[in-house]
Amino acid sequence: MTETVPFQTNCRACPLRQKPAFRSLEGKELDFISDFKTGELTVEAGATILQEENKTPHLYTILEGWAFRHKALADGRRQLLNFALPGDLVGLQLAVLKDMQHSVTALTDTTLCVFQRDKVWSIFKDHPTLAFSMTWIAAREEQILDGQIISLGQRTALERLSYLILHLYDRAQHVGYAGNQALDAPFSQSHLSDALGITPVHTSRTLRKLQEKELISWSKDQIRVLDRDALEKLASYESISEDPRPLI
Amino acid sequence: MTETVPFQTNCRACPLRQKPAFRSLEGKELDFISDFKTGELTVEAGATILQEENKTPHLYTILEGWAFRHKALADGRRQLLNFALPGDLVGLQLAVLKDMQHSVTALTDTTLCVFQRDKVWSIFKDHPTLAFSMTWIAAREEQILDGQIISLGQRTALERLSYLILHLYDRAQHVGYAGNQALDAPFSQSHLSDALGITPVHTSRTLRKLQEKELISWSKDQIRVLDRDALEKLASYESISEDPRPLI
DNA sequence: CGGACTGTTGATCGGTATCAATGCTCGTGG
DNA sequence: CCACGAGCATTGATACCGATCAACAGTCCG
Repeated sequence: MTETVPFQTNCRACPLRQKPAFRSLEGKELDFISDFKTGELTVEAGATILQEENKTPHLYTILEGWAFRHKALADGRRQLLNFALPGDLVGLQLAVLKDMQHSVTALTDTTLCVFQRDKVWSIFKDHPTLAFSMTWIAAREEQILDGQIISLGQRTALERLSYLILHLYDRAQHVGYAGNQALDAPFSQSHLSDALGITPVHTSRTLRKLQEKELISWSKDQIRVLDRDALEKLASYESISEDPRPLI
Repeated sequence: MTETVPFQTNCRACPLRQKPAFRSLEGKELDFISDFKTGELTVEAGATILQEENKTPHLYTILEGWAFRHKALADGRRQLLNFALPGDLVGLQLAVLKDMQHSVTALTDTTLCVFQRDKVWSIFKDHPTLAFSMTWIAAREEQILDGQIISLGQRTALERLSYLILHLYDRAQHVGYAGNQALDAPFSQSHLSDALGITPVHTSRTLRKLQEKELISWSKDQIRVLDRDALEKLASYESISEDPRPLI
């Protein structure tokens, strides 16, 4: 199911860091990161990266692929909390709170940078820039979750779906997974359902409605945003910051 | 509406810090905090502490009272994102992301410690313990928001209400605002509605149902938790960490 | 005393869930 | 190469949770 590959991306030549979406990093911090990273983990689509009960003491950054955080109630109802894309930190709650109340699953085949959790403290002790980045990343996650909360609490299914599509499009675009109206969408309708808090049946109908209005088109593994302005208006969309963000 | 009071709580004698719910702090960090705090702000119930558009560059900690973070859609639909109780940081997103997409309003008369935002960086540069605390606090907020998301996405109104009551009871108890089954509940049913994503009418009916089942009793400004076990089961409740937490 | 706000209750409406049947795609094995 | 089964998506019929509309009661406060 999972395997550690011998070939690893050197942090100094990290392909993510080159992207304009991310802040550049100076020598000392970059050296630390290189040392902080102990390896890479490649998992197949569907594999569990972190599980609620199982306290693997790891902190990861996604290097390539899609994953998602999710949580279940005792009777099995599941809710997708957030997606994770390249550059997103995975396992922060576990690393700092020493407790995690959600699981993380790979959506596509995914490669993660593995960090030594026992060195987390030296980030704070010796690398204020990186420490600030940790807080920054956590605050950004909060902002995304705030958006989900107002979606689930106030928006109708149609609005929610529109919002989610725009949100994912923007995040994907920053890391090169979307562009020119097309979002590479490796998720099934049931993933969308779990994120939106509606049933798969209703997700299907709602997607159809957006297509009939010619706002999007949905084909296997791809969503095309046909009328962004109309979608934004329908969803009452508010984009998250477009500024370069820190990468750990 | 708002006023700065001359009498201020000295951080070294902070009444919150005495409570077992919070971690104690050593000399150097405590000195810094004392210096970091520039004043206190006391606002009346209903006053706006931070507003989405208005970028007051302030970071606060609640010293006394209840507040809440909230967010609205373009057409006026409102969603309460989270409550804030003594010891909770307010304005973190603004402080680190320099962008805030929600507002914060006082629920009761509230006193806040005001920090100098331009000294935020020195937390990271010179006080790793406090820097870690910032990240810790942000991660805890994430955890709470995760809980809200699964509530809004998966739980019925009755389950949601039960969950919220237990959640608020526990948080309030840590800071002395609840105990012996009774939660001092300074919020109206419409506040609950905004948090739960249901209408006030339905909130009233749902509260009534919980009372008929004799799980709670609701009287003006007070909720009594009559049958905690049954509530936990109904809500599929999962408590957040009870460990002492950092206080800035 | 009167008005504003909050909460209660009843009647009806509508959005989404649920149940059920069918089609579609794709991987697997005969 | 086809048959089959397993998921996933579509579509229709019906049920139900919570929204909406409306009227009224209770409380607080000026």
